[in-house]
Amino acid sequence: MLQVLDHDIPEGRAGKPFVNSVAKCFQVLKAFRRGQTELRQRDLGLAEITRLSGLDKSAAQRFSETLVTLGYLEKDPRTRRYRPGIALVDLYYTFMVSHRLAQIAMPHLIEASKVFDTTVNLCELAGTDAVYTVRIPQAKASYGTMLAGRRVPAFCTAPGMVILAHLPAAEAEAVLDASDIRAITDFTVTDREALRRQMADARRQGYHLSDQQGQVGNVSAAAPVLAPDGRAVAAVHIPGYAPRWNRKDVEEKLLPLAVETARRISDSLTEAL
Amino acid sequence: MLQVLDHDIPEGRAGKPFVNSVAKCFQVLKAFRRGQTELRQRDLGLAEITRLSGLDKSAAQRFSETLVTLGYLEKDPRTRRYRPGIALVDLYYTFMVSHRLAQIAMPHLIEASKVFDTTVNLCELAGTDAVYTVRIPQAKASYGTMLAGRRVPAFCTAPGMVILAHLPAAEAEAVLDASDIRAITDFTVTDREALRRQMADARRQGYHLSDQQGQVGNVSAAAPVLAPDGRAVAAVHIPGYAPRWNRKDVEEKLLPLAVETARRISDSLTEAL
DNA sequence: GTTTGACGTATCGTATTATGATACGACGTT
DNA sequence: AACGTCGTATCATAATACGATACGTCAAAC
Repeated sequence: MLQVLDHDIPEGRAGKPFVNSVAKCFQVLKAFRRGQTELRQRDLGLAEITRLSGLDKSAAQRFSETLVTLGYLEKDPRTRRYRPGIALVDLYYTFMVSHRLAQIAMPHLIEASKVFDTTVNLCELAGTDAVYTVRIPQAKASYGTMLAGRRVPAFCTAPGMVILAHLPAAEAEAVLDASDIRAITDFTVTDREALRRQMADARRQGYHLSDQQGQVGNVSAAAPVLAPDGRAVAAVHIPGYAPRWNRKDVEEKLLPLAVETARRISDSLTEAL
Repeated sequence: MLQVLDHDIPEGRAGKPFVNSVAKCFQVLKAFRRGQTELRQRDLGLAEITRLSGLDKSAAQRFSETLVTLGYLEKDPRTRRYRPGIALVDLYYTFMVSHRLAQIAMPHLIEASKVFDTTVNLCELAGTDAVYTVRIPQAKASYGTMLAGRRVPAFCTAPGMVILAHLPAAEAEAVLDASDIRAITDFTVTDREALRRQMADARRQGYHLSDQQGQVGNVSAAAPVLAPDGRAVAAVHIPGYAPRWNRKDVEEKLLPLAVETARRISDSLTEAL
């Protein structure tokens, strides 16, 4: 029987050597991410892994046990349930330690976070999502929103929108094409033409402000980090949460801070080349 | 031919189902971590991956391309070299978002970092290493030392030592047995009996102070986060770097802060059960 | 200018290895 | 007591990963 895996084949990778077992092991790891949002569970039993990963029971067992042996999953011997293993953190380090952009951005982000005692984030585009790679946490935020690795849709968030705006139009359109554009809040902009106008505005102004388009009670400022060729490589994102922050205060305080921080990072980036 | 892989078989896992391809793909990812420390390179060519991973050329190619397709590696089409992919950050999120301890600890760590404007870390034991899972960064520190996922040997660092001290003696001894005990600095304690005394002291006092045993110019304070049964599940670690911090100041200021923060986290942890 | 070597890429016959249907035992519920 | 669910173990089969090999490219060495 043919096992169909939905690893969204990035265009043009057909014909490349591919080992299915590798894809399947990551299906298992991804199952935990789904489990966290769908079931709100920290650990999963084998049956749940089977369901969430799309593998059959034998495969789920085989890959789960393999990942336990390697340390990427842990297994509670009492409950016989699995949970993400601490070795996963190594992989984050592997990515970040060689990440020049993050290295350059870090001190600027830390400095910015102290101005108003707020969270400050560095965001990068991955597919149709904006991924937080560096986050300077602040005690007020909720735990899930202050972790690196969080993904939010690009089209309806300040950092995503500002990156798209500073990309070649064709690329930005391609991202929107691939996006699942639907209203998240009452303020989400879903009309394609309106999104284009947003991008044009953001490009002209050099920043974007999201007023509850991705989350109610969240007004976010974002500015692009630009390579020397003008292409956005990331975004500085500073969120303001109600009731402490309203739109006016975000515009007057957080927005200039985001723009200035992004500009400094862009400058440092250019110097480093 | 039999391909020998050195995945350190965690005791008692013999006979468990095991998929070699999975181990090999992680060998490739680990190659990048080695490459970063040994070659100081951010990206690796196929030949380098082959060397560092211990796989043959064909396997290295197959797994590297697979990981590119899945997003865990990226490939520069010009140089044809590979580098860690942003999807790796997802896995960190997967681990952290379900990590109750980190969730509980986070606000306490943030608060502590503001007292003296210092880095504050949460550290957990993984094998013979202490792994930083949460780090509240400070602009002064060097980039590599402020990333989550960093590993340091347990036996010669403050957080490692204080965790070992608050573990059942047999477990601590087992970790030391498995450790590669050798002097890192002129101050590193390598004598087994001396290490035992250190652990006894740390257990009695409820904290440990490392005076340049793991790094010259670094005096670190650490205190254990304890489960209700008295077993250490993590450590709060506050490093002091010369010239800003000397031993006396660390003892008088950072040490009490680490102890107090760890106690608060332990309390919150107990309440949460 | 030619040769050489290192590297990345592609091919393909082979047998190793993953596969997944099935059965079993343990546990909890009805 | 019967049933359903779950985790674990088994094993014949064929699918799949394997890796030796060859090719194309490039840069350095001669």
